[in-house]
Amino acid sequence: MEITAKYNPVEVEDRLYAYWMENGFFNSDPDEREPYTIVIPPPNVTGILHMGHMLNNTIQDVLVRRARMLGKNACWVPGTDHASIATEAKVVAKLREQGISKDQLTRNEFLKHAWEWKEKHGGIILEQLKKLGASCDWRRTQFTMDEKLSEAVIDTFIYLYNKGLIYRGIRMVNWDTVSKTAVSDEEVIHKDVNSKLYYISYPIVGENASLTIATTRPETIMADAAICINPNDERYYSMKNKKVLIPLINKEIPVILDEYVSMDFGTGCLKVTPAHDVNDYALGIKYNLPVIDIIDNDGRLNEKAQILTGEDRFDARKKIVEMLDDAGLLVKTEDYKSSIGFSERTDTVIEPKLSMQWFLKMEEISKPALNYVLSGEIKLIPDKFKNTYKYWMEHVRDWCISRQLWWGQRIPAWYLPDGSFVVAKTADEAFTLAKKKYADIKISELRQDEDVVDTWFSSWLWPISVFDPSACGHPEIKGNADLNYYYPTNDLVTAPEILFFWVARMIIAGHEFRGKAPFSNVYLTGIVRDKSGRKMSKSLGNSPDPLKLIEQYGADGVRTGMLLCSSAGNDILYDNSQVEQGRNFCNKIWNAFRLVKSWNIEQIPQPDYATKAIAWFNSQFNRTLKEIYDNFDKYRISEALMDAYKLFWDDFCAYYLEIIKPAYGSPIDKSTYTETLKFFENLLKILHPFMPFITEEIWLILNNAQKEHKSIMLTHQPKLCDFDEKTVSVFEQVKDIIVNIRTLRQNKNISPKQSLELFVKGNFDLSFASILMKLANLSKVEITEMDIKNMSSFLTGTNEYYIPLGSRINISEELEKLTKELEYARGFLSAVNKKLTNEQFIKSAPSNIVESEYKKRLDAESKIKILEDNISRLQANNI
RNA sequence: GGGCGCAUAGCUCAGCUGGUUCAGAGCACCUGCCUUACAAGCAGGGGGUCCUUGGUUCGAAUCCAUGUGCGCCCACCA
Repeated sequence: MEITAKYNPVEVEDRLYAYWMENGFFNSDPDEREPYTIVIPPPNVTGILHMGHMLNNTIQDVLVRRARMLGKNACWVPGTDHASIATEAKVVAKLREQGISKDQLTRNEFLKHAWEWKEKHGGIILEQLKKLGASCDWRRTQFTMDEKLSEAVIDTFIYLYNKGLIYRGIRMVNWDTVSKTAVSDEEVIHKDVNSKLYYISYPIVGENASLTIATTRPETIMADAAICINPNDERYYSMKNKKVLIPLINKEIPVILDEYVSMDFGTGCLKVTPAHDVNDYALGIKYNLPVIDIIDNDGRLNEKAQILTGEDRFDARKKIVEMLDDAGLLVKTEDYKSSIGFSERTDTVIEPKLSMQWFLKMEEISKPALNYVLSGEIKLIPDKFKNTYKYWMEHVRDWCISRQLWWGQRIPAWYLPDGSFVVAKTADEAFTLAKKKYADIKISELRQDEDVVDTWFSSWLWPISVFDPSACGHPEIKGNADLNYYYPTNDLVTAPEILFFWVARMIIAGHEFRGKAPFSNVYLTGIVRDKSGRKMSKSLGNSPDPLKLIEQYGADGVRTGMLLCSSAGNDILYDNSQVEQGRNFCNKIWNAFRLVKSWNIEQIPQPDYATKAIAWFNSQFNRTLKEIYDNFDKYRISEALMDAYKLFWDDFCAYYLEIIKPAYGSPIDKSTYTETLKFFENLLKILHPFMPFITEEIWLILNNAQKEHKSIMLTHQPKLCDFDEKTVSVFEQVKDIIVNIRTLRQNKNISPKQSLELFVKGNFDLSFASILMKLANLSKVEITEMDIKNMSSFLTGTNEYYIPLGSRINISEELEKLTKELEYARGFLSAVNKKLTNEQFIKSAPSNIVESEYKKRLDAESKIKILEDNISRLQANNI
């Protein structure tokens, strides 16, 4: 059988994924085993895979695959999010391309287009995840706008409304005057803009004096409802109970007092414009001021402004400044820098606009959610996010849950002709409720709210709704078998930027509807950035196409590359070289497999070096295994992978295989071969969660004959075994000797093919001599007390090693090397002595530290003696 | 403006409750090798005032304070 020298992932990956799917290896149903559950953070249904998804889902897959191999019933639930804002924007854009504007369509017509779009593009991202190797139970795929899940959202709304937690209120929305819609905060880009601060004087009624205010928006003065000053401001004590005139329109408005006004900004006088500023609105409520909205949806002044009607707000600003100046009411103009919001879509300045919205009261329901995290019942990884979480939850504001969109779950509120409303699941139910108010009302007189709920209002239910949507909004229901088995889930893997939008709210919903936190651990990944630290984004064009990467480097290579450089919570700076490293590692594994596969097995005695190597690697393996398990426990996934990487590459390939490898053409003894296969298989099992394809491929070939398990993922992770620390440390010394000899060869230009002799003085364990002889190409290893001429020497620990070099010896070079070492050893000794002569140190330091210093001194002294001896011997030789 | 966090090799980061894991890892770099598993490789090697300045201590990369430079979250002052 011919095996290629280079691993070819493309063919292997598609074949194996199909094999896994056919056999349903990813499927999970409740049984007697301990469950392990992850729900996927649902990507946008019409989105495509980006590097952030790759990282995030690789981590989830590692966790799930590992849990599966620890004998748990692992269930990874996939699905997609309807992402109302993003998806609706895409549909609107696509319609615009076809020359259709959203206003021309009815709600139902628009939704028809939206569903078509969803059918066409929906779920592509899930297919892409399969390329990555994601081991989701695909039978369980969910969509946040599926009928059942939408019903869950409506039930939840009604439940919270009936509990008195949902109310209507005024809020500033970000109004885009070009597309004439409200946009979300995320779609507003803040830019620092040089603007002006205008000082305008308002004549005081009945006096020949005026008050000067400072504003950046002079075009809104016609909407002013009051002038506000700080009651502690001495300059304006006399202004109490007075009135002023709005310039140009000469409208009388009161002067009010409130500590909200800061005395050191501008003149200390604030114009209060409730219709166009949210803080002013709050003041307006407090002092019962009228709301005069003078700006229309298209950004033009309306007739309520009395002047400049029909002008765009920015033209109006220029004109009104001139008019004020002409009237002698513009006191001065200052340059002023402020941050202004622009619409991401139309790049126009966002107009803050008051509107009626639905809110969820957060104060009470977020308290338990804070406690879950503070008490450690839910762990954030890394825990540095705990502080941020705490701060946010303690300063939480009510959640505006309505969105002025069509794509989503429509708010289940029906308005009566008198402006009041009822909340109900269906129009019929709403009609029943309405009849209680007005017996003669007709169903046709009811009008359902036009808005939909925020997307997060469906995704906060996700860990519950994917199992049993009917349990959402119904804490009294026990829930189905799936929910009771899989919920609460175990780990959530997501990005820190949605810790509040999503994670916190899931915790709230979990507690509210199930009385339990939805998960135990939240693993927060970083942002994937490019080499120069910029966030990867479509608009910058700095993101590689993940599917092309997979094609080029293999899914295992890409997974490994990304994981190696991503500790929790830290951003990852992506660079192709990392993925190359992953691919190279695949190739390394592949070639180790080729080597093992190429051997002829015979019943011959086991060489001593093989016996020793097996004993060592067994210890080394179990030692590393423990580290890997520890790292997994702490969710240090990249560290665990690096441990496995070095175990395979350095320990297994560079040492173990090199030692036991028979000479070309020679057979290998059966028991060494068997042990080696066992090691190899255990290594594959450890690597499988990280690199599912190549490990499965090799495992299947190696297990050709044995059909006990149809897949490596059905086997178990190796069990932790005791290991012999001594063996490991002795071997470290062996490695040290090998490296010293190899360095000597390099420096002296001695070919690796030419064998050398090694003489040892000191307490040397000869049992590893056979390994030394093989890896350092030595013809003999001997303990001696004799002095040998013309030799190079080195030290490991307190042992002295000598290699006869014959005529190749260069005495002055050797002398120089030894002198340097001697100097260093003397310096080291004097530092140790300094400590040991310090009475305070002896008194205060713990005894084991002091003892170790004494030992250091002894070692250093004997080392110095050896070095001095060797130097004098060389010098004698030299004569 | 309020809050949180970070600074260690050229890059990305480990470094637990101060002391032999104490200055580390991977990548990158340099040198020598096409040695019958692998040049996507093998062998060897050189890199750091642990951001500044103070303090605590017998002892500080590690604890405290100040400064500097970054990053994130929240709220946005007319």
